[in-house]
Amino acid sequence: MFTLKSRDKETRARTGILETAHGIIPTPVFMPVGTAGTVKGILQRDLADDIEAKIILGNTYHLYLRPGTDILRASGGLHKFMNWTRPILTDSGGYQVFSLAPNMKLTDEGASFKSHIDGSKHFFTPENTIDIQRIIGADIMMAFDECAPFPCDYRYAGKSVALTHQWLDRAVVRYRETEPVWDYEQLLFPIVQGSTFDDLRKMSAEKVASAGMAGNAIGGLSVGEPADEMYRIIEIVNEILPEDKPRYLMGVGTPVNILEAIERGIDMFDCVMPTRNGRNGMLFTSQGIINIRNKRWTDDFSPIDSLAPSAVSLYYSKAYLRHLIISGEILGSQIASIHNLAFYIKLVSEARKRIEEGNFKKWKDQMIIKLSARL
RNA sequence: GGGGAGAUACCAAAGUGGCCAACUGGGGCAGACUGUAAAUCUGCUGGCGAAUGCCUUCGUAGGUUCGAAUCCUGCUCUCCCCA
Repeated sequence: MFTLKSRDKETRARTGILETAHGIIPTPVFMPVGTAGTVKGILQRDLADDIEAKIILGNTYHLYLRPGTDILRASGGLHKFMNWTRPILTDSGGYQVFSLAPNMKLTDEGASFKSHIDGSKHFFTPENTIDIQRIIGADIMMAFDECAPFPCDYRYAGKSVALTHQWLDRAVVRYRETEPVWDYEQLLFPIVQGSTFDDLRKMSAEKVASAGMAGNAIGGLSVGEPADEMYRIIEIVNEILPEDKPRYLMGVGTPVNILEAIERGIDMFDCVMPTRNGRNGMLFTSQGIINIRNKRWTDDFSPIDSLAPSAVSLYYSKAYLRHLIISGEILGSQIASIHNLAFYIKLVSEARKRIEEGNFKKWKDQMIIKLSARL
């Protein structure tokens, strides 16, 4: 259930409330990625209390391979297994069709693949990825799709989007004919594909909209195409996706990408960037982007970010964090991840506030400049 | 006192007549990362130059050779074993 709360007058930005079985999510929202049942390096307690994440992601492919559905079922579902009481969204494994392409073989029926862990053979279909996500107990499940690579010729993109649509029909059937494994409602989001081709994207958006699900997603972006292409596609697709349902832009992105997408009417985001890049020494701060490994921070004892998106941003100095990251200390990864996630979530929450106050556009234009700065 | 081994770039360590400004690690300096096979990956790391290149390097002083980090001689230093 999604309720639009306010709309920006100058742009297509909006705020809303998405209700799920495990809680209410104010949108726009940023969802930390917790692929294998953990947001890497971060305690659930910190995720909830310090970072203030409202919802996190899990991944069907990874969780299916390990720990496997038997353990997920026996544990009472992913929420209980990992002790996370807020909402969870699971990706269907569609992105792995893209990122693990060498191990995948696509047919109309589904995708056969070899486990990257032990080489064992498996087969994903629109149906069994719903079944697995039922066992996981995700509040929001994603339809199994093919995330086409970029660049990708028109012929391939056309075939790919057709396959994704076929799979969508089958996923919806399976969704409707099955009951949740656990005692709460699960939503299913279909995914728009079509690479960077306007007509394919329009057709896909219409298909997805017609499925009548509680929310819709845009996939196949931020896979290497120029940012302007991505923004153009978002505009085309959001013209068609229903206003009264949340729009989820999968896998995006940089803080700038996110603000640009909010301006174009996107409500939900996820990205590995704050955690992965954080572990690799890249920090997003209110002053701009910093590579904490750079020599210049060696004796800078000022806080990581004086505007303190999280408690750790103020407790620890740049020099200390640099020391930890350079030394390969685990605490460095943890602090950087916590800070970055908190930064992302505060940024999106600030956007929400600005939209409601009616001064989003001006604020956003100023933020773009700050966020792009490299310190 | 006797016997043996060795000295190579910031460190460790290959190389033992030309393909060597010198393998490879580490360290250092940068860069990449967008629904996570990533606490990962890439580049540079003697000097000058955009570059073909030029100049100075393999403990030190000489020598042999068309050519030496590599062969010979002296010297200096280090380590190991025996007494």
